[in-house]
Amino acid sequence: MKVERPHQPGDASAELPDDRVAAIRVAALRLFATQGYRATTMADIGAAVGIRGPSLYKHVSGKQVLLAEIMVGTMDALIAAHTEAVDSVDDTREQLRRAVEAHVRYHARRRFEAFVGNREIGSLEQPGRDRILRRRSAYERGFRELIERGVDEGVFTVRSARLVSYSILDMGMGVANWFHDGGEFSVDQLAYQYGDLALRLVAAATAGG
Amino acid sequence: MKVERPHQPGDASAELPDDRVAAIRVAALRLFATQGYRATTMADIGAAVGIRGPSLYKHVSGKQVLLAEIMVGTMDALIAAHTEAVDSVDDTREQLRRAVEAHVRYHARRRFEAFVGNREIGSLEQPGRDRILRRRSAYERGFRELIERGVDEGVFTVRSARLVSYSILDMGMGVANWFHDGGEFSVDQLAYQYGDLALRLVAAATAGG
DNA sequence: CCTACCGATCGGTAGG
DNA sequence: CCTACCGATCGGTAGG
Repeated sequence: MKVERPHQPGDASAELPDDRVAAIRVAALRLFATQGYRATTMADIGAAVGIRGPSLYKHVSGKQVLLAEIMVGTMDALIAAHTEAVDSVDDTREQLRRAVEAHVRYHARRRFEAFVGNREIGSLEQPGRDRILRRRSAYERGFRELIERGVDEGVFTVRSARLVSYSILDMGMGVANWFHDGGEFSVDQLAYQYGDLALRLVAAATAGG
Repeated sequence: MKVERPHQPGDASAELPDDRVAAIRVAALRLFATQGYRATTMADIGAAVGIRGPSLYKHVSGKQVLLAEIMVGTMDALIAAHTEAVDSVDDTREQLRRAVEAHVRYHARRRFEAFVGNREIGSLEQPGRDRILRRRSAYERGFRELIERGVDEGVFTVRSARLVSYSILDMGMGVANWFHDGGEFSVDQLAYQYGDLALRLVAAATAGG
């Protein structure tokens, strides 16, 4: 006689993902970024952590869920960095500078997350896709409203806060496409220079003149 | 007895692709842009032009070649628009404005080409990939050298021509991600405003003050 | 964590 | 331009 036995709350393997799960996510992220989601097989991910493809299903529930978790984690980290940057100062001009610096730092340091997040939205099935789109909208709104506040205060001058906010976001995201450690600029230098460029776009004075 | 008979130069089907080939390219472009290259099947492309997948091979030599042709055509059109824009005036400041306008116009009007060109580079096999990368480098160099010339002439002021050229290119490419006809701005309005933003980035006076 | 395997998909070819 | 089909691939399951 078979008894239906749902997973118990105390089941450690379901509630407390161990290091192995983290290693799988890191490997999947790297492979999704370098080969693309569809071109990456479960066997590839398994091999990257020293096991066979089917064994992955003891740790994660599937390839699609792996992608969704990676992308949600990426957006949450980006939004957290943005919130912290904006909350760290009161002056609107300085808030924009720090928000841009956080944005650029993220895209320089977490290039794989940026690649996957920007390229694989179409590979996400529902409801993961909507979860990501909501986060992206909220993130964009944060920049737009910051610029609108600066315009209201008279410290920024723009024709369209929307166009300028998109421009700032897009130029920062582009950093992920070419940045590498040991190049012409450090992450800090890059963040500062993009902060200056953003302030030029809103026609605010920059520190260096 | 079998005789090796290479394709003759006079073979019309190889030299003069008809409307059907153009229709196949357009259908493939749309599907690659909306579903991704790997997620698009030859059967999908065939269905879009009213035939079966295997019948496509009477017109094109394969899926990979189709992608390469689309991407090379995209870059060549973009570079041609850039060259025409720059050659149309002498003043460096105006050359930058027109180059940015051409860049933005292209990314607003040819969104599918932009999506595929920016997302499917990794799907390209050699030698197609190198053909594309060479064109992209040349295009980027055009903007960078234009900015460097403006700096030499004293009409632009930038800390890094490279960073500013990347910024201008990236913000213009971003237009493809959200522009649609009937929205807040027309293509012409968009092109002009991005021209202004680019001139702000190089710290040159804009027409409107 | 493994091997064996299922069911489905796909690019491209054969042969009309 | 078609159907039939090949050979290969892949996500996920079964059952240890």
